[in-house]
Amino acid sequence: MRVLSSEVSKFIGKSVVVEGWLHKKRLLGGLTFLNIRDRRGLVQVVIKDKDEVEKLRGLQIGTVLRIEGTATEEPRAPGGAEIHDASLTVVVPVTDEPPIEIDKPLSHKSDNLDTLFDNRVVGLRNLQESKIFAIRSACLRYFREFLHQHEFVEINTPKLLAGATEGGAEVFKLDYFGKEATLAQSPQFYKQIMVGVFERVFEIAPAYRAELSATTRHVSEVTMLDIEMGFIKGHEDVLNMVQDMVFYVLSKAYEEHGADLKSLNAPDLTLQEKFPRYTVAEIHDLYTKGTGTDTTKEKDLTPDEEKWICEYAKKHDGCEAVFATNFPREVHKFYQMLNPEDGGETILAADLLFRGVEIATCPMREHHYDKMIEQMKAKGIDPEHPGFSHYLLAFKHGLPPHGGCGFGIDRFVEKTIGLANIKEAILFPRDINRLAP
RNA sequence: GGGCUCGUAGUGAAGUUGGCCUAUCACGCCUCCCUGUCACGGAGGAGAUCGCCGGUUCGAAUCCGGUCGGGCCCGCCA
Repeated sequence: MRVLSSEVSKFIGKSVVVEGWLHKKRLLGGLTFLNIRDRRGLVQVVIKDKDEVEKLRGLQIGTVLRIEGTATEEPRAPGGAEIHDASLTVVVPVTDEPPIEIDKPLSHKSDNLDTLFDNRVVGLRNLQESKIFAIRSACLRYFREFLHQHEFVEINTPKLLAGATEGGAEVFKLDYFGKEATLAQSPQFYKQIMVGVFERVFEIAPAYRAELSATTRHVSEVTMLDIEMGFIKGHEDVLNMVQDMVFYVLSKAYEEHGADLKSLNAPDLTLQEKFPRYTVAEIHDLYTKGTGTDTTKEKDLTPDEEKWICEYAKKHDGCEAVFATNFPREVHKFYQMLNPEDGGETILAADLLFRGVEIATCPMREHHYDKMIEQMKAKGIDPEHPGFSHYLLAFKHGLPPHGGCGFGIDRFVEKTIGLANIKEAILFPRDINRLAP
């Protein structure tokens, strides 16, 4: 029966079989050390028999092996145990040299990212690389845990759409049996519709953005966590839910993956249970006073302001996550609720910023049918357009006050680990220049 | 879409004010030596027409023009 690398120390003195990939070989003449990689990590195999070593002649890292030997306690071995008197079976021989090295950290310099992604298929076997995605997987699990604990229902909505009606980001167009279709830029309409069914829903799915952005924080296929919740008392409820979720996920990630995060040079976590909140106008003022660059005429936050306010909140509030609230009505979308307290000068929408970038937008929605029709018309949008009919039907048949967020998983993982580019947090990233692997 | 920047063995880098470059180093690869390695060590070896095209020059990895392919920032956005 197969024993996993991490379990070998539990079979001291017994014969064990391990299966995995040849990760490293060190030949010291009469003694050969092999590192075998399986899903749990590495185990060391010591071989003295020259005929056994000879089986590996001409075989490269990546060769799939089955090894039978004796589990032996050995303080000099990594993990305190190793396999002796091994006999090797080559399951899948590999004769091609790997295009990049997988037993040492890979270069993540921006100049070398192209090589990193060109060789992604093999490079992901690098243990530092796979750690990133183990942490990502764990975070996704924590998000789901939190949301299930709060009675959210996970949904799946279509990514092939008849047309772009939501507005905002550029959309991809494609041929759909002779008709034009688009790829979903977000599940916005569907998740709101589903509030009418389950009150609380979420989806983790790709969203497609055809923007010609070439920065360290943009990709054309992004994994979004979309949340929508009904029967909220106000915008506060949305912010609190997102805040509690992020606190839960980050705390747990640092608690359970601290060693991996440290080995990836992730920054220490500076977080409070209650995230500081600043209005966009306050941030403009603070930034202008703090840097001497006047941004008070800006409608949105500039990338540098996002960085700056995160630094400010870290120092001033002891928290690396911060909400920017009360966005001005210039960036209002028709389905968002205007702030009744200031006569609609600002929107009941906030951005969650974390370690310098926007991670999520968290608006309250306009749930009154008549009010929304009014807001559509005010923006020159035709409510009679067939693309809106199903969406509006849900409102006609009753949607409670609701709100939610669009949350960028890739950016979140990038910043949690302290990576420099969103693409490093994605297995096979898609951007304006890359469609493969 | 705008601005800036980069391109040298499989990988990462040095050289880039023209000649010392017949292009250097490290990792990886091949051969041999090595019984406790864990970035093993030692000896030797193969591997690059310096992204591509053209120009200037006695002479170009190096200067100029074009072209292709990257990267970073802004705008837009998650």
